[in-house]
Amino acid sequence: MKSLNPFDKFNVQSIPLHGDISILSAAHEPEYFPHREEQIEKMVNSMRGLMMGMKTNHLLIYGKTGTGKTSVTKYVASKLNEKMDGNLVISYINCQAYDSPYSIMVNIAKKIPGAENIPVSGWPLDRIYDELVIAMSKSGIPVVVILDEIDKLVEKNGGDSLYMILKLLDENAGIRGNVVGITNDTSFYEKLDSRIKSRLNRDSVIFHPYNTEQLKDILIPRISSILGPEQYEEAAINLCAAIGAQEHGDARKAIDLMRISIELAMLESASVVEREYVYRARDKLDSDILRDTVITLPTHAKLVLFSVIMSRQIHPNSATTGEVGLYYEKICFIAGYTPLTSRRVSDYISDLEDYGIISTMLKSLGRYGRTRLINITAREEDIKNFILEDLDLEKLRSVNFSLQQKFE
DNA sequence: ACTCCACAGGAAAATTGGGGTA
DNA sequence: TACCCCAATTTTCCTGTGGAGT
Repeated sequence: MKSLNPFDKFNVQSIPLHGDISILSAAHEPEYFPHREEQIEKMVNSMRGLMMGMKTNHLLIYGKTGTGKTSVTKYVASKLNEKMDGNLVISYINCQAYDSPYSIMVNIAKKIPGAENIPVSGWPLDRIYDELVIAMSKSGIPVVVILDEIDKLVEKNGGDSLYMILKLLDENAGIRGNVVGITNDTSFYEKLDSRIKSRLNRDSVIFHPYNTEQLKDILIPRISSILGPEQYEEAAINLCAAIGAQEHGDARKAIDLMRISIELAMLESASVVEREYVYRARDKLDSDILRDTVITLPTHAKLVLFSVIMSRQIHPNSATTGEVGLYYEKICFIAGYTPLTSRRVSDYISDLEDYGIISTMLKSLGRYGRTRLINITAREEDIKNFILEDLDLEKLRSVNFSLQQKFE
């Protein structure tokens, strides 16, 4: 067999795109939002008072992931800014990343003229608060504070962060601003305590999940801006839309699937994006998401996860918190870490469940106590390999899962 | 009907660490 | 330098509980 020049691989006859595929990337900020007219109108009505120098109601946005909450909110805010000739400060804060009163105020301060130099830590809270009040009053520019995943603020320090920010915007005469809170937790409002509730109950907008037809309306304009009709199967788009609709009407998922399908087709020099690529894109996407989740886990979360896998492989039916804890201590010893307390391990198990890597069921074993039965929802081999990518956990490679006696 | 296991999970204290001021 | 403020993480201490065994 004649040897191939490896660089031939660079000469792929890929599908000729007549547009930029980044229109299907997560970073793309669209200008058109099919089936979101109603929501946009409500938001505009709620916020336009800012243009007329009024204080406006705070706004709560509800909707599952991939229903367009964040994109639409940013879009509406930027449109408003345009109308006001740039005389609006838009502070977008992801509360998953910034959830303390301090970090949120620093984030707002970064955008306020005269307050940019507040240090990221060190100052007493009331000092940064006061400086912020002074700078905001002096500049007089209205502020829109977008709090994405606002529910994280309440879970955390009992709503102190949220209360502080509402106080900042509401109780200072010289300051005009409103909060746009985004959440996928429909019971969010119920969890608030009354001092916050009374300020937040004015306006809310709900983003319903997209159905298959609506997802197609989102996908088709984007696809046709980069591919000709002969370059993709309609069935492929339908499939992306259908999968997205299954996943709580998730447009992001549908779009990701489409992008990956096209990329896979290009890599194989296919001339048409067929359904088959969508199926493969789904597998790749699931695996990528899992990998992303696992490799960014804190070290001890990885150790706990590793112990769960271990426990399930040795005693498939009895992975309980206590059992996992036992293996965890041994795993820590092997990896050269001091184990954390069982209370902490228990929390990590809950975290892993939140991430969807494992599932648990609280069950009472009568005389034998009450504990959680733990299951793994993703492929164990994959998880294991992703954990072992961590160079600090090199030593776990030597763990032999079949040799139970080693741990007795 | 009563016990008591093996935890769940809340509250608060303690520790660690990054950054400030004087 | 000593000392203060705050955030994040972990430990300590704790109360609560479904149901098998008795």
